[in-house]
Amino acid sequence: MEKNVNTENVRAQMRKGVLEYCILLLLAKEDAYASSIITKLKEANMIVVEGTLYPLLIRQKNQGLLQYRWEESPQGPPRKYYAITDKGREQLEEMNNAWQEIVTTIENIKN
Amino acid sequence: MEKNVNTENVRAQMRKGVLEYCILLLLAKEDAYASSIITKLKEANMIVVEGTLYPLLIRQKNQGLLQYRWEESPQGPPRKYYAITDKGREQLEEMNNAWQEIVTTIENIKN
DNA sequence: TTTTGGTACTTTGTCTTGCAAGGTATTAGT
DNA sequence: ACTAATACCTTGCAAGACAAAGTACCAAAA
Repeated sequence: MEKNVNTENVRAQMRKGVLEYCILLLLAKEDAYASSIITKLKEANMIVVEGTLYPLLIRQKNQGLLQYRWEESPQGPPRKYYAITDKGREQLEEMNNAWQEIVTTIENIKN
Repeated sequence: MEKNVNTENVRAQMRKGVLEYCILLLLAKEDAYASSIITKLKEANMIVVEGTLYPLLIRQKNQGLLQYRWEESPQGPPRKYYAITDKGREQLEEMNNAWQEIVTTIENIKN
């Protein structure tokens, strides 16, 4: 169905730009490792794939927004648990403001 | 001020992905030419520059979402007035849905 | 009639980012 | 050993945002 493909494109397009925001939102609530983040976002209708998420987490870590620790897994290889830093929380506040502003802006344009 | 630079980055990041949506929203209300679109978006706090907008308009036109006509200007060179097409309005509806879904998703993640 | 200033459209090159696809590593059960 | 499940990482491509520089048109002043 062409329409569904198109619909997915539209949604994918809009998801870009709020992905980093979503990661910080999730990690502000609790530490998590990459695979679990993917699962959580998928549950929330915000689809992300590994090839997107891993580089993104590394970028945010390099910016000092996140830090990580290794933890044993009950099954399989150890997990890299990411946690938000103080700087990450500051950034998150910025993003909360930015997001609110965008939502308002769209409403204004719609009238 | 480092904070302002950062703030701008955050906002710029989020604006991506909703830009096309904003263009269609504006053009659904009335035809407009590029420079006036830039002005309108700036008034709505959605900053765009020429190097972003022109290729975007061309892309949307090539997708059949927009069409254009030339019109004399009271002063200066003629203006390329863009108008939304039927296909563009369909796409706009998709985008309205997509936008609403994203807003809801973010709310869900926030709890 | 050349120059200047304002308006408008376009292109080029760089950088960032999303993602498909493929790869590596660890553990437990067979 | 082999397999399956889990988890992390990298590579290469493509799309898009933007700064910067370029082109073109018009009218009024010099």
